[in-house]
Amino acid sequence: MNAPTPLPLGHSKAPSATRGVADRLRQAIISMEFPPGTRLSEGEIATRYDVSRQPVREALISLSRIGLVQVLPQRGTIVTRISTRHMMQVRIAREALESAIVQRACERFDPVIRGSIDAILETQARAASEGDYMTITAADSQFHAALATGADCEMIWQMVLDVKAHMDRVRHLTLQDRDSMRILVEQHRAIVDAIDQRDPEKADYAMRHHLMEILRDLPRVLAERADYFE
Amino acid sequence: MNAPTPLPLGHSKAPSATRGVADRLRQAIISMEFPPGTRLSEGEIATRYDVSRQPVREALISLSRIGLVQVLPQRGTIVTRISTRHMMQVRIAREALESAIVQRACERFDPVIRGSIDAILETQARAASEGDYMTITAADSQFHAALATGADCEMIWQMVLDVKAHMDRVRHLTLQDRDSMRILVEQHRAIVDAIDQRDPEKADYAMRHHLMEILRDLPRVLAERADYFE
DNA sequence: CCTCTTGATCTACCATACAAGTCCATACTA
DNA sequence: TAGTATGGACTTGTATGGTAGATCAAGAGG
Repeated sequence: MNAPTPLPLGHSKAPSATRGVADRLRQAIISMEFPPGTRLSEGEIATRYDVSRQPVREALISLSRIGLVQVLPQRGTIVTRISTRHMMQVRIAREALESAIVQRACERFDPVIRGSIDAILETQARAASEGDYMTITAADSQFHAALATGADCEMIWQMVLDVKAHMDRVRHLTLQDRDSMRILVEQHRAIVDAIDQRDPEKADYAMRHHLMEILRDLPRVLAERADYFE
Repeated sequence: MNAPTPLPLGHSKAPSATRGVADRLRQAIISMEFPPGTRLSEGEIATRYDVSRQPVREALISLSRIGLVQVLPQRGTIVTRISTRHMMQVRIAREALESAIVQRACERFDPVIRGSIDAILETQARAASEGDYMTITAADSQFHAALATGADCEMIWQMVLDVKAHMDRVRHLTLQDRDSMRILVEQHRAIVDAIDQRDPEKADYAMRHHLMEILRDLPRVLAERADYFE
């Protein structure tokens, strides 16, 4: 609280318990291990992950900021249910942010990262032909992250990650066939092509078209698993 | 962690200490009471606000997610310094999000909220002619919030609030004269006009033009207060 | 003068104990 | 039977003590 002290920086890489619990919980929620509506108890999670209640509590605070869980004071914590209204806003937000990213990418893009993207796309194409869902998903995340990093939009990418969590959760409910996987890769290629051509409008269109696809099956999921929705 | 239980809802409105500390700290940082680079200590803030360290800690976690503070494990917590690179991304993100909001507002907008906006603008116009900075700022926030709410984008507004905090902090460093206040109100009117006319392109342009204005004086501040930047 | 060690003193982190609110089954009452 | 207390078993919220890690200053040794 005193005078602005430089506070010298040295790097520490100790993985805190809070961070660990947050990551595990986040993954568990996105992967539907804890489906929407699941009641989470600080104490229960603490014993399960073998930490005290405090790190769990702090992890839940972070997740509640993203909107993955809802903390109801003195009453409990639940995994947030899916709402079409919320998902609509999530889609709008992600479209807006990622569209801005690719448009900026058309202005300037780190050539080194540009090179690494080819490798990502190749990995993804191979995984698509093999129907390797895990690799596809990982590469997809890497692709979008590389776009943001290359366009010098790392902070915006952090925001995208938050809304992306909601979309990933829905995507885990929709089975992906190989055709849709191949389409995914083609859409990625279209985005990169537009950036290479320095064509903002084309990049914008390609990205929005790509993101629109993801929530295509939301109505069907709603019909099948109404208990996941609110 | 069990079966998805409905978890009946009843309303509680207890203002938690954590929330209180978070709000006060947030305000203190934005208003430059705690300028960039200020060292914050959990214990010190706890005694100052007369709560224990735990609520303070949780509040700091929330603020660190927004990016207003940086928690360095085992070393300390500081109020984040301003970086032009970060502010560039903040501007891009806010433009993208609020542009999306007004474009959606052109499709559908709650008529009741539309009515309330006139009152906000009138309040703001009066405050502008009187040079009432506090009222201007409050009304500005209300205006943008009303746009988001009317367009049914409340979740997106939450995201905007986070990036807006950074812009508000910078704005606190730039003195506002009455002319720029009047311009502000006119820009708000232009946005509303475009929405009334259901003209997405016009609304988009008006919003981006409005937001661009805010960071106009950033270079000057950088020159004057280099110690606030990194 | 420079380098390294050492220990005092900070910090955030984590665990534990306690407080307070909510819900629900049960028993009591009219 | 219907309605209402009541007590206990949850929940999250808050307070506090202890721990490990980081920094820094003083001093020893070269």
